[in-house]
Amino acid sequence: MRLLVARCEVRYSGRLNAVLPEAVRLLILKADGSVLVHDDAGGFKPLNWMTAPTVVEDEGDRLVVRKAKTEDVLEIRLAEVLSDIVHDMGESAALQKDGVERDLQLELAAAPATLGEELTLVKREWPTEIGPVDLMCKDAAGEWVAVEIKRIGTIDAVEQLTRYLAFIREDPAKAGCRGILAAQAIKPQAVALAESRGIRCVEVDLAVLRGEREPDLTLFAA
Amino acid sequence: MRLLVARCEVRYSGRLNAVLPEAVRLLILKADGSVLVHDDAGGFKPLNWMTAPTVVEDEGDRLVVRKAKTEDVLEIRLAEVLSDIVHDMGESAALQKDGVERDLQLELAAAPATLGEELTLVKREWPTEIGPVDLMCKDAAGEWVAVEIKRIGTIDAVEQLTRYLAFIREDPAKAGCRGILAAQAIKPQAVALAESRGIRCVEVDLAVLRGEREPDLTLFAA
DNA sequence: TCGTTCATTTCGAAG
DNA sequence: CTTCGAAGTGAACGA
Repeated sequence: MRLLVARCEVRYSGRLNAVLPEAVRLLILKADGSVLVHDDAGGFKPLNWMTAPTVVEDEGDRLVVRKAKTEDVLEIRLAEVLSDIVHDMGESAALQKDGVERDLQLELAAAPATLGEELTLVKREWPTEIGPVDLMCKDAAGEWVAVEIKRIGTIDAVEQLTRYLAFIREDPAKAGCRGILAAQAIKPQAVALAESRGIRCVEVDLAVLRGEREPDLTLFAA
Repeated sequence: MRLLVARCEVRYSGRLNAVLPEAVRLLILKADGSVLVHDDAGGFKPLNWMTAPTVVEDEGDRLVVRKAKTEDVLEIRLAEVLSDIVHDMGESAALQKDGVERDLQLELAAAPATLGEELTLVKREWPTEIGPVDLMCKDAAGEWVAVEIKRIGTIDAVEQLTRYLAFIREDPAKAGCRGILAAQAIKPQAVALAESRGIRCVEVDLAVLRGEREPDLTLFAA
């Protein structure tokens, strides 16, 4: 990894055109070819960048980064180099995450009754022609229930579940299939749209699901 | 800006929990409080990060970054520091972009006939109950035409325009309103869905719109 | 390779 | 302040 701190001007041309006026920036050239231009503020996102795979031409006072197979070009004109260091960082190790949509799906699959009614899991990732439904269940009356799980429930999630339901209900045996949208948080507009289509919304809490924390209702039980 | 290259372990707790095993990483501590943990590969996205505003505790062999008003915590345990430099980067300057959706919208608003038929602009950002339509026009016959503009035309764009049309057509005076999807590129699946719903698709080129380049058909005129 | 979906999405603008 | 939609979204996964 090469770290450059330099006064420079950067031009990007490709999916759009962008110009970054001359100022002091941090340039990161990674071992895999990716190049990032960072400012001293505005975290996370580089001002300009190019993801691997790339071809980097180093002309000393000018760096030209080209993306393979496209016309994307990042041109860095170096006016003054304040620092230029290289580090060999050796082997890496992947990030381990917990709490993403898949974890929520696993917990709900293990205890579908958490969704507020007596449900029995039939299958996780139930296939339809347009993609898999997260959970397919049956309720106490033996009716089918399709569950879509998201970390954040948006209007798009409602649209997605609606499309699934349309396909599922084409089978006469599942014509009465209901839909449930389950998420850690659901946007008010998504709730409105869902209920207008007869889709029930349930907010679930991963910590509660795992029994690590009591449901909120204990707050009112004292 | 402080740049640390160090063998370290990072733990994040907040919207999810994540552990980054000990290895050599680049740590960026920006002036505005944002903290990024980058690897020597896998460009663009930091392995871990915290965006401003934050509170950083520096205990020498341990950095604890807390996000204001939330419970998000980033904990960095430093095992070995290979490099630790600080740069004052002074004033910055913003990135100037050209070619995003807004630019396309402005050009099309100025010359709606570019969409391939005689159209007159009535209003840009025409409001509906569920959001603004990019362009509202009338055709030669005096019929209403709603135009949705995207950089890339996807199936989602068709769904969005369909929702707009449903609301617009509730007004009897606009019951015959047509829809046009305009984009620099449109996915084949989006075209298929659009045409099945009577929505016309038009691919537009920003350079041609601006008269900077001739339309492609000149390629065949020689 | 392409298409689809998720993301600690981030980011910005508008109400 | 929330809410919404765009992004050079990026990145992972499956067909």
